[in-house]
Amino acid sequence: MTRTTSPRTSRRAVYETLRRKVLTLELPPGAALSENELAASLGVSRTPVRESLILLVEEGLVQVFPQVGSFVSRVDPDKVADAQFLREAVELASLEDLPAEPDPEIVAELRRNLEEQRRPGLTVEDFFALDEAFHHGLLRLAGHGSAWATVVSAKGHLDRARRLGLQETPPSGFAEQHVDILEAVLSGDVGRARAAMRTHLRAVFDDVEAIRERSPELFASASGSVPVRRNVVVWE
Amino acid sequence: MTRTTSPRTSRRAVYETLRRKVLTLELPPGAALSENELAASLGVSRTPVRESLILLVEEGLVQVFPQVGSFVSRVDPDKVADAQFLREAVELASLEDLPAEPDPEIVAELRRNLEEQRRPGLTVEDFFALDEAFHHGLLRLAGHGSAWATVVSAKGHLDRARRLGLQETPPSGFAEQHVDILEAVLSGDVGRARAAMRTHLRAVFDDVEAIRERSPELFASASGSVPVRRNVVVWE
DNA sequence: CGCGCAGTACTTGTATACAAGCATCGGTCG
DNA sequence: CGACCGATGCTTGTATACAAGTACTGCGCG
Repeated sequence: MTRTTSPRTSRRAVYETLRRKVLTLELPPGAALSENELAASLGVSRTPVRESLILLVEEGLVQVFPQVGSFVSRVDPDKVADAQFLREAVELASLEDLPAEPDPEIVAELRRNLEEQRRPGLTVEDFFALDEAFHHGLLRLAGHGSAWATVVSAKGHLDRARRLGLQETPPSGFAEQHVDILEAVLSGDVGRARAAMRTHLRAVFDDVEAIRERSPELFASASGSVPVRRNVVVWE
Repeated sequence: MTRTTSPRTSRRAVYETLRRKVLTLELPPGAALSENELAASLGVSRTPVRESLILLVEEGLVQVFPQVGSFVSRVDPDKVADAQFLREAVELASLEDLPAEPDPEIVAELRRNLEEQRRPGLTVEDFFALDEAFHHGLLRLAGHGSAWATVVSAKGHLDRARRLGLQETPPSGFAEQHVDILEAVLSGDVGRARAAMRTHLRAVFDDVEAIRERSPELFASASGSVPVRRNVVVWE
């Protein structure tokens, strides 16, 4: 028997840490990353840090300018729109493949999820985790759960923008929209489910547009954003 | 002015070479890859080879078993189905966003593309390049050209399966289906375009299923495929 | 005071060295 | 003859050293 899963490698830990920090805006868009600094701060060598950065570049969350520096990428409105389009396409298409008899286990899980979404005192991070699980669950209901991974890796920009928006907007409306979607799905009315899902996803997108007007500095400017080298501070 | 594009790094060259060899089946599914061997054969050190392999793992084209070996991943039917679903969702959704007045430049390009597809003596690689360009062009026509990148990185498994199929099946039928799609698109009949596109993509998928029955050894078995370590050959 | 230019400290890219682990081969013992 | 068991070669993971290049700093000069 060979181990095919999770050899608990150091790179994976670094990658997950960095990705979380970028997505939660703990590392804000535009922040300068130094392979050496990250390595020292995480207690590893440059190698796993560097390899993690390569993966984050692949996801579009980090930009690397050779011989200049690495930076958390600014939220690119074009990429946000791409992610939105891709997500909407996948989630709407999955509704077409819903079985007549939905898996009761997943349905129960979705109901519990919706209850938790209405629980008071929910943090932004909690809500995001529940939101992720809800949409992933809907895809699993249609037999396309594994396609969620691709959506996840593509919607990094969208997620950061949403997080910016959720810091000021309570998620009350979204939770109700989730209820609408699930009810439509369980009633077997694909048309209504599509409409509810589209309304929901578009609301999310509009929210992003609103936050963009208020905090344009976190978004990529149209002209090629030139990275600013950190001032060199010598301590002695 | 800072360079934001293609610093002609060694890793990129290695990555593109390896990816091409995997997709063209020059490195067939199941083939054992050795970082040291690849480095020596490509005239670089392990570092860029290793970093390229990490990217290929991310795309699902390569599997790495720590302390055991790296292998070209077998074609996973589940991942093929995922890619098919994702692709169909994206391409069908893009049809909804077609503008009333399609960009004449892209249209001309698509027409030229279709003409070339009918040219006799087309190699499999030529047809694949044209097929890629055609579908990408349709997305660009709808203003979602950049979403193609995500589809590309997700459909590696699908592409390899298709290539297996195309080695025996002439692409005549596909070219005609392409014509049908473009005509429907240009006529503005979204419903007919959707039907033509769906027919086409499903035909591709059925082709994959057919080849799977003939060459099951290239596909991943249901039970966890155990990699076979190369025999150690000592020369002296 | 302003401009130019060299020095310097930092960046990422690449190469190499070391560490840990698995699988096979070959010898040994029952 | 068969089974166990250690040596050995490979594998990938990590750490470190070197190379090439960029941008800032600060001194010198006009």
